[in-house]
Amino acid sequence: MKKVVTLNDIAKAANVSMNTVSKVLNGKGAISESTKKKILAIAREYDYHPNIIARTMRGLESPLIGVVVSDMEDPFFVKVISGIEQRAWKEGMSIIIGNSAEDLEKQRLCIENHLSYGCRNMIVMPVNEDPAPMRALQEKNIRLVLADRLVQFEEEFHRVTVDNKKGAFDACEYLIGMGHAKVAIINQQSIVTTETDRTDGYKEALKKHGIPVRDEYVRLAKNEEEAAQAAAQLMRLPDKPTALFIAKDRLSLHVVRALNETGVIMPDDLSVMIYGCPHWSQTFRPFFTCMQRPIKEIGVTAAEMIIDMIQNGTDQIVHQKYFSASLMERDTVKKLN
Amino acid sequence: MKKVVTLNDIAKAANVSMNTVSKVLNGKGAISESTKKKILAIAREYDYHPNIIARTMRGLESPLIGVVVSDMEDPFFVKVISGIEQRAWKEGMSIIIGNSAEDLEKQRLCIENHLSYGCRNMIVMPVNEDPAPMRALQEKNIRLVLADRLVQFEEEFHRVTVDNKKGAFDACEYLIGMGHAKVAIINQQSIVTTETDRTDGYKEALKKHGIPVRDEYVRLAKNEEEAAQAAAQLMRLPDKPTALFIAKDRLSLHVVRALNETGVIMPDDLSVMIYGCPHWSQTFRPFFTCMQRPIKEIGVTAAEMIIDMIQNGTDQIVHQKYFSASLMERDTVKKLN
DNA sequence: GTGAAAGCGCTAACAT
DNA sequence: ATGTTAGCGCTTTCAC
Repeated sequence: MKKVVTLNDIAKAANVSMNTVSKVLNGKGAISESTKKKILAIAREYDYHPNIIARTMRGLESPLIGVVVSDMEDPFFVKVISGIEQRAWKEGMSIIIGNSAEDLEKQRLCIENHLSYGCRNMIVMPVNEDPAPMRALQEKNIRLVLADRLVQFEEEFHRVTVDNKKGAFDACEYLIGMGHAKVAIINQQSIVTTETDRTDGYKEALKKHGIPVRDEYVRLAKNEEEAAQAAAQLMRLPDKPTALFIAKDRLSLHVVRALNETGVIMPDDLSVMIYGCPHWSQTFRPFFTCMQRPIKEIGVTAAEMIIDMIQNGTDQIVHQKYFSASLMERDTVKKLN
Repeated sequence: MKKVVTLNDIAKAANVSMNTVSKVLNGKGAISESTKKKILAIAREYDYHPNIIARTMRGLESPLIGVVVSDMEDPFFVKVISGIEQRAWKEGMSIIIGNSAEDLEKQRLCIENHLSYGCRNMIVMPVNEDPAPMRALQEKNIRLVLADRLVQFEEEFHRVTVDNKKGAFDACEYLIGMGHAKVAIINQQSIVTTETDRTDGYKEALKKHGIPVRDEYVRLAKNEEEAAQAAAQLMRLPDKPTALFIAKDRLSLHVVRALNETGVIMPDDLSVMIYGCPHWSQTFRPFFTCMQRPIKEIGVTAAEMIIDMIQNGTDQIVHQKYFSASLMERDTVKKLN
């Protein structure tokens, strides 16, 4: 077993002090060309790599971003992480990941864990809207960015997300503009505003155009199966909707399956708009009309906020970014009349 | 800004030595009930959390699993990671993730990075088959598990993967058993055996049943677009195949799109078998016949191997697990004659 | 230009 | 049953 090489090993080999080696390797202080060259050569020969842990212990900041993701099984969040990783990597930073799995207690443990690794930067997709755990982080002077999901008093926090209410509003207004007055929505039953905002946006769009919101058209599903059932029920209504807004990406596959099974022809029997852009939405005819969100950019931007704070000390000014969802007009929305 | 609480803080508050506090908090050594109680109370009150970094520096093993994933954009690998995280978490271990993005140099950097965090456990999905970087890890006495992808001299390494050759063989033998002699394959052009094995399995199945392998039926695509083109070309052949084996999950969506665009009716014009089980495969009619792999289990098992080595010191005996892919008979394979 | 020494938070010998 | 001390690998201050 090869022992791992330390500064001390190199110092001995080069017949200098650890201090000198440290300076050379970090490019600090004044060192003669000759010793510099000698040390560099030895370091390479020995395949030296600095021990980040020791550095961190010494008081230097750990180049680590702690990510707390609310659900690692959801491709959406994973794509956010991928964006974080990509941007962090360019800055020589690593990411440590905790999966809160929508569980508050686990979220607490994830945060603690990251903290115990000396992590001073965190990107969190919180499990609920309670600001307390996030404030606790700020009090510890952790650089915290909320990604995708926000908490109450959002203006207190660095954050990057999508304007979901507007996205949903735009989506529904588009449906209305295409002549649909009977617009239904299937959304995830939720406690986070990133999701409930979409129902709000839906209602606002209707309201703006003088269309009353009908309870039987608003379906909040606990899971994929319920969403599928809701779709089938919607189509059995005496006064069926002519358009459906599927407000959650993840439910859409099951809703569409249910629609297919019920024999619904899109868009003739029903116009369909999906919030999000599943990759199968352009494979099977008809192609689905969607509101697309810049997912990876959420991650990239979150990482960039952290980086900006580190490099420019801009912790005090609140970083915020609200992306817009953009309409992808495809085949599943039919113009009425 | 709240200072983070250390052992020393607690020691002072309790009027004992750091050592005593350490012992209490780790449940070691003999401590009187009274001091134990006092210290525990203070620790809770102060919200003390151990500094893992300091522990690791002290020589204790870091409860960290370093993951090096070959492509974070691929849902397959992400699901593997999710399995790792899930299992590791139960053991109180965290994961640190590096994305090699199919780049050898980046893989090297990821590994180095994990090492510099004092990580002694790694799960790697290697970018190529060169055993050298993996052997280097073993020489450092790192617990290394290869996940999904292997390297040359695989028997030297702890590993968990899917028997892809057999999976592909079974898939093709099933097609042949359904009366298909003209079986084409679209696979990813690749250097890793997890992928090339599938082409081998395809060829072996044909050979076993006395069917010659035709070059024009074997299409290796660099990316999704090429795969789609290959599908279209296949259907323009004077002597068209009656069955198609899509050997890579990730290409399947695009191949199916191309097939749809060409107006191919499945399974009447062409029987289709997908290696992998995309979640859309059961949404649109016809449902796709697939060879399903236990993806998350790969991650869980890899983590379990690490845990077993840590807990039972079984580093010396090589851990190995080859999962089988299982046939999901659905609607896209038609019985001929 | 270079070296010596202190100390980050913790644990394990070794006292007492 | 409890305390003292050393030291993990590194950086920083302060000498020389």
